[in-house]
Amino acid sequence: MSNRVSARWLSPEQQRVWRTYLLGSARINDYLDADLRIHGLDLGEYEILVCLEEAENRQLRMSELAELVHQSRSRLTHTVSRLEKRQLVARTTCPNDRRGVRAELTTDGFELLRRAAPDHVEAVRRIFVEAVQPGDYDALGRAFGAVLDVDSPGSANNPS
Amino acid sequence: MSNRVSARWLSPEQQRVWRTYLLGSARINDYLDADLRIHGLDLGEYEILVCLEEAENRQLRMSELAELVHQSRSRLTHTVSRLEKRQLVARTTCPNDRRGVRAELTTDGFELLRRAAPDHVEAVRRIFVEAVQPGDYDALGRAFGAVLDVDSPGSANNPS
DNA sequence: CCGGTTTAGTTGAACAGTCAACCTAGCTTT
DNA sequence: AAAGCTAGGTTGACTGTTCAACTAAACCGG
Repeated sequence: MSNRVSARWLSPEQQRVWRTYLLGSARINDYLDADLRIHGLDLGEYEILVCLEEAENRQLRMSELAELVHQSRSRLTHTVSRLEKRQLVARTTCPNDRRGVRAELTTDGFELLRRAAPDHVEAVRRIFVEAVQPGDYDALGRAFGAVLDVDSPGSANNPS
Repeated sequence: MSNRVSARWLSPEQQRVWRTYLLGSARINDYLDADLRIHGLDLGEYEILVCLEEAENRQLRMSELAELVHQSRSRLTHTVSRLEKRQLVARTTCPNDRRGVRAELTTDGFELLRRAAPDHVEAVRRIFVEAVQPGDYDALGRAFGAVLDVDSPGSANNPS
């Protein structure tokens, strides 16, 4: 029934919230990035390390990892190459599927994570968890859950 | 007082919400970027054009613009240069303060915005505004407002 | 078991972003 | 009015990301 060609703008209030979200999420990123830079990591790299650390045997296939950290395969390849140069992760080819590659967290990587994590968690607390009121925090969970449930046409996390 | 012995981790629920937020906001970006790419823009460029369009005389000083779109001055210079090459904005030196530069939305820029905006707004509606329940939407406004109010040590939007 | 297709991952070039150095123009101060 | 400071922007080199092309292994039908 949308016989009006989408000339619908947002209400001032809707617009205000949208804009606040844009600024707020940008701020969260800046803040966390600054915090991690002290340890020589950025948010993307940190997430990679965390996912590996949580995984069985501290190993994960590249494709699974890409999914978990919502990065393109290509980007992940490059990033992991860099991390490998720094000895934070290691790559081994997958025994059962020889196309596959497993990324593994090294001891160095684990140690770095150990040092970086407490600061990072405190930062998340400060800028996010404790900044918002408890009731609103629950709402955030529902809201972003709902966002993720929107069936996006061309919903490719991982645009091939 | 960091007499904290071991790091306070997040509760499972806090962690879940945080992770949902990370994925959700990444998804919002992918989605909107994909939508704008049809018109040859990305979210950053779009925001620049919108800010200019809303400004008096469709002009803004580079520094004001940088603030509004939370981009570093350097990044803005590069991006505006690209937009200028595409004739979407024009640069003129500021008459009263000759250090200053004003970016102005050109007719071409305005036309492009006119074409892109309806799709973009619909996308924002779909992925964000209408995806979340009204009550939660209000909470989002409060929550991200609160995030912006956190006094971040080294709170530089615009790290020089 | 041979050709075609899909899946996993990499590569390199083009492009965008970051960082530090830099150039002017205005503003003080003396 | 000259010296020094600060503010507004730009530049270029370096780093990171994207995009399309590519290799190689697995799968699938006949």
